[in-house]
Amino acid sequence: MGHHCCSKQKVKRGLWSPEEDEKLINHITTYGHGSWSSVPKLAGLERCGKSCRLRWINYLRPDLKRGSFSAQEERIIIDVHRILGNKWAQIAKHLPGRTDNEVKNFWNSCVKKKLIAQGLDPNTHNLLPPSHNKPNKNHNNPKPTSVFSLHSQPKDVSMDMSIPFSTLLSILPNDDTPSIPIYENQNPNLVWTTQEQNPNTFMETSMGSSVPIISSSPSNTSGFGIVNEENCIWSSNNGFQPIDQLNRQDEMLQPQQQEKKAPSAMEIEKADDILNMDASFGSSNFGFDFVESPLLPCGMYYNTSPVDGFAWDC
DNA sequence: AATGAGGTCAACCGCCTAGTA
DNA sequence: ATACTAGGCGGTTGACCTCAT
Repeated sequence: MGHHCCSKQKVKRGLWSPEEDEKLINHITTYGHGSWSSVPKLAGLERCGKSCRLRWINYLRPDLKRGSFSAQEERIIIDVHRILGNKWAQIAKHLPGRTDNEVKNFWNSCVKKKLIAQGLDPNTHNLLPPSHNKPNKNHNNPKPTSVFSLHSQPKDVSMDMSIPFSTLLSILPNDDTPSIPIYENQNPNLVWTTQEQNPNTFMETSMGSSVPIISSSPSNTSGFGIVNEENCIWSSNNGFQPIDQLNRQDEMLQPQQQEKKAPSAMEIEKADDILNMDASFGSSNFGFDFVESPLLPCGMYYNTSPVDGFAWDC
């Protein structure tokens, strides 16, 4: 049974031949695709329009990146997936030259297994129940191993924000040392089902001080662990700064009240917009938690507390 | 060399949404 | 308001490949 778009005509299925590829490439590079439903006829192909579109998008497009995913791309996929869930098309937008199909395949064939091997649920990015976990060689060290925490003191953050996100990623070591992160942010699959968390979630840093963790618990305004423009301000002098902190510099970051609700399409869009700023620090906000990665090396923190200042604590 | 298991990935299926008549 | 169409998307399939036995 074919699609309604091609049910009336005889269509070929299965793998594309080099000749078919050539016809499609010639047609699109000459005329553009226009209406995909008319492409097969115009290009002289016995394929349905959807098939042509898919072939072009996933395989023939000239701007596609070939080859295996880099460690950096893998981290991006994991981080965005943690926030957005199985929104492959949205995730792929953060990976130039990669398609949603490619990302999806990579996730299902590789990343998923890595996360499970690390004792993490690939759907929620939460720790699996103990029965699923493999023994952790570092279990004597209770310190969380992969937490990107923000203590929003402007004088510290301003320095951090001068670093483009791409640079932040690139300075991360590329080894895939298994780690057991603390997940304060979850994709929508989980965020809305977790128990109400203590709004003042603190984490012990390597220096012994406590820092609050921007959380995607229901008490977090964004709901996605994203610090958005509604409760934060970016200034060139002070860097990324929660509004709350502007008023009460000496107080810990206070969570805003947020009623439990399912994320709206607009909120998902907003989360995605924020993620889109991964390399544009000149704009007014930034999803700090986007940097948090389960594949960060053991014991690594991104710490901006006034006590510790900026540091990657390993 | 043969074969079976498991992994990878291109392609399809079916659903959803937006646009239009 | 309704029906229809095209395009987009996520889930799934199955052909092909690799590797161990």
